[in-house]
Amino acid sequence: MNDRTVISFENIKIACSGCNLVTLCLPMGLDPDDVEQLNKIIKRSRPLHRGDHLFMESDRFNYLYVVKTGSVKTYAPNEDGGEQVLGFHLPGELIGLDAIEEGRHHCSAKVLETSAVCEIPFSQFVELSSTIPSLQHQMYRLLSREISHDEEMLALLGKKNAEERLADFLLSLSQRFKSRGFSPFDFYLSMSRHEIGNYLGLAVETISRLFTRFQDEGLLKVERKHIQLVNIEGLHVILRREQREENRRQIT
Amino acid sequence: MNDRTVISFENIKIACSGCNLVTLCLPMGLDPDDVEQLNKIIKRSRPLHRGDHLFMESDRFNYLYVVKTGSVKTYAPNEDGGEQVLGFHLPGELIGLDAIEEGRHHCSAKVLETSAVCEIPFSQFVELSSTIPSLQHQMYRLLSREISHDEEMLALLGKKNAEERLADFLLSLSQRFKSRGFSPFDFYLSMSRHEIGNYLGLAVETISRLFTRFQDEGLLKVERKHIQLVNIEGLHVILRREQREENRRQIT
DNA sequence: CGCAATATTGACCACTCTCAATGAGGGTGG
DNA sequence: CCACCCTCATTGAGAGTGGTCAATATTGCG
Repeated sequence: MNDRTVISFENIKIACSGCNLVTLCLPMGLDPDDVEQLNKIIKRSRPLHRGDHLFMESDRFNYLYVVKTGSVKTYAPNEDGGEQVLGFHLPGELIGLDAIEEGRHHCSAKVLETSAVCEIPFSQFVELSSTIPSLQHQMYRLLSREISHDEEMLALLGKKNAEERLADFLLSLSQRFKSRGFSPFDFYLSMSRHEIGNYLGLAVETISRLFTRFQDEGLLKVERKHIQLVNIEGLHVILRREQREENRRQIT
Repeated sequence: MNDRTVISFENIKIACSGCNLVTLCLPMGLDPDDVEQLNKIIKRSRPLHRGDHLFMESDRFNYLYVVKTGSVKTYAPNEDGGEQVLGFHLPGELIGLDAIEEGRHHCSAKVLETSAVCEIPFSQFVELSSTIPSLQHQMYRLLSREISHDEEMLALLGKKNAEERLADFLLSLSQRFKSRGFSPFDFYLSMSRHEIGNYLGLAVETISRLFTRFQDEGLLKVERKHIQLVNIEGLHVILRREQREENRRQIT
């Protein structure tokens, strides 16, 4: 496997080899003893490879998963063989929260590139959280954040057009890389055009055309999975529809 | 105000005048003492009227809300005056879960018809849940359910066409009425066509045309806000796309 | 009673999808 | 090591779903 083109997050290992789960996903309000207790119940899995599944839809729910390195996509398979990509998960992000209610996973999770993932046995976690109020509260926050994020996606799918969706996607990735200490301007995509399109409710061809167009407009440079954002402000302008429509009026 | 046409859930009062919050939204695993403690911190608000807001986007988050009677819509206002409708909430449903993380509401909540709503002071609730493990676990489940629901909506907006979206919407409403003891075949919509369209990512005109078409096809009868589902199975068939495409092949 | 908001219907058109062909890698096996 | 294959990506042409605009009910409300 060629690390230069496919692996985009492998080197985060350097950044987080010394870190524990807390700095990844539960950063606030826990004292060191609590952190120790939490770390005791967490299992580190062996490295996973592209195409491996963390879990499949309708699997019994036993663990929450935290991406440590690499990236994971979650998707909901539907009857006719298709799927809806629900999210791409970078290091520090928690996977499996939608399974708590029914005790059964509602989506599948597939590894996009060589990745390391932690498993949190949920029943043990619940016991622990009942004795550590701040852990419990932090869990509420994480669940709440997931809801907020999904609601933003609802607005994206319900209201935005193709170019706005892709601009939003790229800016969101950029921001997430930045907050993980990577360049927000220069990164590799670990997912295919098809998966991006699926996630954004667009056809593959539309994604491809938009990349070409954005490049022609000097917003970014794209070469296969390698993306360089040249004009981030330009991408932001795409999201501010009003401003764009005013520009259009001036032209006409 | 004309109760016959606009008020669709007023009479649920009869059904739940004697019930408490527990049977509405936290039905499982709590013993009577815990229920008592929970009920102590819950405030019942005076009746609210069409157009009243429970909260506005960016308001400080203090309470979770439970619809007791009536119906409420949540929506995310965007810069240019538009909005994305995020959900329609019937009796027993919890509102405000997306605000926990940041302590500030991410969406607004507006009452669609005369309604009664309970307020749960979140900080008191958190304290209580830290002493009642089953309450805490139930809260995890409610948050998880919300995530699952939002993910289903993502699949709807990302993959389904207009008629599938409306069929899904009507069947979902029907199901929710049924589980609340109302007729799943005959009900009144408390939201406008515009709001339905907004929620489903479609234009008002498309909703209007689809209602007409569904009526012409004998699937339902519609007269303003009054809906009668005549052929529920037919609506289900719309959702099973494969079957429809097979039918199409037979015709061609 | 009259105005404003909501709903319906039609005509037109734009955005994005579908279908199809071609090209570019990357992996595998001879 | 190269040939082959398969997947992924790009690009073009045409079509269709659903949006926009506009006109006309219909209803609700002050």
